[in-house]
Parts: sequence; structure tokens; C-alpha cells
Amino acid sequence: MSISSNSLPNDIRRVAAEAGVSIATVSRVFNNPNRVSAKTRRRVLETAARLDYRPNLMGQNLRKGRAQAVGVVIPTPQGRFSDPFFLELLTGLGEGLAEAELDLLVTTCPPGPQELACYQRLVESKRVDALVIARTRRHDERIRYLLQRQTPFVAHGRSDQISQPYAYLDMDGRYGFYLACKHLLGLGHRRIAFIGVSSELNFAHYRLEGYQQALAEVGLIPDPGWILEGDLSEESGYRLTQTLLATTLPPTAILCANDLMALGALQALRELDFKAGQEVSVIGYDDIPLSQYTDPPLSTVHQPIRKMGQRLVEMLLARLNGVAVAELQEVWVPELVLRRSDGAPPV
Amino acid sequence: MSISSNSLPNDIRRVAAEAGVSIATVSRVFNNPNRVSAKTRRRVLETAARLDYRPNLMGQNLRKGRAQAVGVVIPTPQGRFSDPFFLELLTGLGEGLAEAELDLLVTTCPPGPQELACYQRLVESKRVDALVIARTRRHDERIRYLLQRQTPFVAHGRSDQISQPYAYLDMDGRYGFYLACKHLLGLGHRRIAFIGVSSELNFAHYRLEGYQQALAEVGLIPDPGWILEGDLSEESGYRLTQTLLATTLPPTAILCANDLMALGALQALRELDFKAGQEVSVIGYDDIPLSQYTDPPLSTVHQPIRKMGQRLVEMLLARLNGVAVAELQEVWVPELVLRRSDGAPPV
DNA sequence: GCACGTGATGTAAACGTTTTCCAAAAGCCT
DNA sequence: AGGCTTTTGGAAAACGTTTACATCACGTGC
Repeated sequence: MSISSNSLPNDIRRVAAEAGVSIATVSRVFNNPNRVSAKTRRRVLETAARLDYRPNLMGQNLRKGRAQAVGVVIPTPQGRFSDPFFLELLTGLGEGLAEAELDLLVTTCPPGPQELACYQRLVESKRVDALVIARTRRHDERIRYLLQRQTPFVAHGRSDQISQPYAYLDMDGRYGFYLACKHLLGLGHRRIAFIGVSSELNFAHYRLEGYQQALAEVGLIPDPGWILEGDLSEESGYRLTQTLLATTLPPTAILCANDLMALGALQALRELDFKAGQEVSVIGYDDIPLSQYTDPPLSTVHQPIRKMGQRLVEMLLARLNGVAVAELQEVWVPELVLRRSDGAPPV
Repeated sequence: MSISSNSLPNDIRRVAAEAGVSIATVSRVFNNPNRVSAKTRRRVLETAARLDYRPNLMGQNLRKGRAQAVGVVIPTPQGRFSDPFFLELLTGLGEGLAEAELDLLVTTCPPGPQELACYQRLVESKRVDALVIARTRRHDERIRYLLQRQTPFVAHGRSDQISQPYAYLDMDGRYGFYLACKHLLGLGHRRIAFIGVSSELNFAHYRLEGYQQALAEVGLIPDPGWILEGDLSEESGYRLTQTLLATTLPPTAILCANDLMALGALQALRELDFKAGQEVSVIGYDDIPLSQYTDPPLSTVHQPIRKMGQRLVEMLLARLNGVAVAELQEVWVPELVLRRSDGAPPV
């Protein structure tokens, strides 16, 4: 509010001078309030307020050897748009971090070899205290790197090929798609296709397994031509669905490894005049907010993304407070939410 | 790669020692390479590479008095999910910033009185060098504040009640909805409703004006009951559409101030068994990526969000390089993209 | 009355850089 | 060789904090 009389740098020195104390005292007022007498404390607080003083974060951080920030890098595929999943995750993270006085440093990076460099920059220039990593891969060099650097992090998703323990929060994707596939089988489907993505992505691997397991239990082995690999974009879901339906005996149901691809699938069905949910069933995965507004509303495997974001922050804070990683490994059980994009196969 | 022999702090001092020069020289190698002879430069670079040295950003920033980051705070409505708009904007921003070696500091904040405090913290603790502000309001305290603090920023959207010039990039929303409404009129619609949002939001104000202007040109004044205020959420679009259709002579077309509300509108129509695009037309605004996957695909006013993000960064950098704000004010012309959610009114 | 804890403050050394100023070295030209 | 400019490198002072340590005054118990 009040504009300071002269416009000297508004640093701790100025507050000290105006309050007639040393800068150490000012600092103590903020960091260790009961180490300074009530009288001077009050005086310092007053002048600080009057001058709109706020400690310079760079000074603080340099001295304290921290960054007061956690990083997250979101993969941004070139032309396509990013998965709404990340926005939800981000807001989940943001809410928790604000309370802990931490900021969120968001870097975007096209997936590929440059990605690791991105993490390295953040870590090695000490720009962040910790990281959240998402979309883990089976052989995840990011995790390997962070472990080796001993940089705290939590992962959204596991990484199977890493032996050393680390903190993660994952959904049981195998169970999720086991459930979904079981459900389709129960409805009478026998020709069920799977639109996935490179099994190098850890979650894709599990989701595929769930699908296969459910089929195996009823003695079915899927036609290899029905297990396709997309790239998580709605466009690839669209394209692959088209090819699936072009076959002589097309599947009556399609499991998509994420909602975005499921959206593409629905679109393809629509254009080919297939009634989704009646002639061909589609089930997605993620339950991104928009999946309830598609036509028909998408049946999918629900992931409480925002809540996961919040929990990830809790885990990260625990990690920063020295809680052992062994206690910071969680796998949540997803649930199937049925809307209108699934149904019995045509007779 | 190579693990340094002893594990002393990997700072500039160590590089200097191992290279047999002073720290000043090391620093110069990175900041002012041609002030040091080729021979020593090579030697320093070698040892730096060998030790995996990377300047500590906090040290750098403290010294240089900057933060090497720009902030953006995204409003996160409580229960609802955030507008996909922001994810697109974020990735647009991210791409440009990476090149300029700047990081993006994302803070989430529920809209309301705490919002300004959020900006203040970022600015006054010198955590960011500049800010991007989105969703400007007609009386925008954030802009006022940043102007007063002389903190560089660019706004996505104008703020009409601010007299002092500032950098902005906006779409001509009035024209956008003028176009849309004109189009509906051309199709024969006469009962056109508008689902907006508080005119305190600057863009809402303009979009409403465009709608009114188009109607006025053909001598129509809208039934006041057809101008409704939502809150930008799909849920409010859904609800308001229901009330619109519950009237005895419901509108044959609905203009929605953003795509999210339009999605809700489509959903409401579907549930009431109205054929969207045939019985009732719906036009949205933003062209968020998913609007082409709704049913029917949404006709909307296109905003090149990601591109705007990139341009905002360019403007910000220009601003930081001292370009006058007068040169950094742009209003882009939107275009109407017609998909399937509009059509002639029933006869 | 004296040594002694105790509580409140100040002093100064960090934290890891950049950059200003100097001094030394090295060219270059008569 | 002598004087000049130009390169090159080092010493040291910042940048704004925090914090270990020293200081000092003030009871307090003996």
C-alpha cells in the first residue's frame, strides 16, 4: 500500500535500518520468531509491513540450498494436443503444493531423447528440489537418472525394470482392463480388439495384460490382428478403428488404452455409421472430464486424476521429510464406470 | 557421466581449481567466452564437462537480479475441472519459453480474492521476471497491480477499464460472435439465445456485444430471458440449456461463450431428445481440441490457442528487451468453423 | 559481591555466482 | 629497446539471505 519514501532496494537491510536493529534480527523475526523479544519483534514486523518487505527468494534459496519448487515436465506431442490428463494432474499437484509453499515448475518437452536433458537441466542447475514424473516407461532412464543423482521424486506409475525402490503411485491398470474385458465378455462379446500403445509405456503393458488375462480365462486367445498400437492421440484411435472395421469379420468391441484414443474410435464409428454402444462397444481408460460429454458418453476405467495429484504431493512432502521410499509405494484399484458406449453385441 | 573423484560440492570453485584458473575465468568462459584465450577456454570447458559442472541457478539469479522464469496462474474452480483452454495455452507458452531459457512457473489458484495475493507473492519475492495473465476482467486489479509495480507482463485479453497502456494479445470476440450470430440469422433463426458469463470478464462482454449487434442489424432485440449467465463450466451450460428449453417458445439456436458450456448444452439437448444442429443449433467459442469429437461435432469460433501462447511469449521477450508496450498490442481476427452443431431452424 | 546461566542482540562468514577494477603479459610499431 | 595498446587473468566486492558465534546486560543463587 504505502509507497516507501525513497526507492532504495527494499531488502532486509532497509527494514533493519528503519527498525533500528541488525539484519540478523530481522531475519530471525521471520525464521525463528521466539528468539527475539516481543517488543522488537513487533517493531520489526511493523516496519516490514509498512515497507511491504518480502524476503528475496533467490537470496533465501541460495543460502538455504534449496529451490522451493518442484518440477514436472509434460510431454507435448508435436502437432497434436496434449492429454487433458495432464491438466487435471497439474491442478491436483498445484493445490497440494501451494499449501506447502512450494511452486510448480512446468516444462514442456516433446517426447524423445531431449527429454532426459530436460530433467538434467532442472536437477543439475538446482532449479527444483524434487520432481514429479508421469507416464513411466518400463525402462525409464529418467527414474534411473534421478535415483543415481539421489534427487527426490515421486512417479505417477511404476517402472518395472528398475530394481532399486522408489516412490510411486499407480493405478492397477491390469485389473482395470481385466474388469473391462470381463464385462464385455459377460455381455456376450467374443471378438474384442485392443487399441494400445507401445508396451514400453508401463501402463500400456499392464492394461494389455489385463485384457489378455480376461480373454485367457474363458479360453480365448486374441487374434493378433486385433491388438494394435497407437500413440495415445485421438487421431490414432480414429485411424486404427477404421482399419479394424475394414476387416471382413470386425470386432464387436474395442478396448482403448486411454480416453483420447477412445474418442477417436467413437468418431470413426460415427462416420462409418456404426452405432457405438450397440453395434460396436468402446471402453476407454482414464475418465478424463470430457468423457462424459462424448456421444455416446464414454464407458471407461476411472482414474481419480486430481486426487492422485494431491496424493503425489503428500508423498513428495513425506519423501522430502525423510520418510522411507518403501512406505511410499501405492497401487490404487480403479473402477469401471459404465456409461453408454458399451452394450451387448448385435445378434 | 564420469563420477567426480571426491564428492565436494560441484561448484565453480572446483572447476577453477582443477583447471588451474580463478573462478572469475571460469565464469567468463560461460558468460563472455571471447574475453578469455582460446587455450584456457578449452581447458576450462573440458574440466567443466568432465565434472558435469552446471552453474547454480540460485547463485546466478541472485547475482544477476533475475529469476529466469515467468509465472502464470491458472484459475482452478473448486470441484469442476479446468478449461482445456489452459492446457493448450500452457503448451504454447512452454514451447516458446524453452528456447529463451526461461522456465514457466505455474500456480493454481481458485478464482476470488486470494488471486491477487498469489500474484503479489510471485512478484514481490522476485520469483518471476514476468507474468502472463489470462482471462482478463474489465476492471482487472491484477493488471493494475502489475502496472503499478512495473512488472513486465503480457495479457491474453484486454481489460477495458485500464487507461495506462500495456501489452496484450486478444481475439476480436465481438466480431467472432457477430459472425456466428449473423450466420445463424442467415440460416433463418430468429429465436437465438446467449449463454454467457459475467460481463466483468472482458471477453464475455465483447462476445455479448457481437451477438447483440448482429441481432440489432436485422432489427431484433433479444428477449432478456434469453441472455443467461453461466460460469464457463460445462455443467452450467447444461443447466442453463435445460431452463431455456423448458420455456413455451424455446430458442432455436444457442450461442455459448465458451466450448465447455457448449458441450453442456449439447448434452442437455441430447437428454431431452432434441437433435442438435437440426432442431436446435449450438455454437461455441474457443475451438478447444475436443470440440471436433463431440456429437455432433461442435461449430465454434476458432481461437488458435497454442499459437497465441507462442506469440505471447514472443511479446513477453520483446517486452523484456525494452520494446514499447504500444507496439505490443494485437487483436486477432477469429474465424468461424462450422461443423455439425448448427443448421437451419425447423420449419 | 561474584561467578554464572540466560535471553536478546549484533558481527561476520557463508551460500555460488558475476563483474568491476587492476596488474601483468603480450603484441606491435617505430 | 622503449613505449604504446590490447589481451588475459586474478582479487575482491557485490547480490540478499541465514546462522554459528560472540557479546552484553541482566537477574539469580550462593
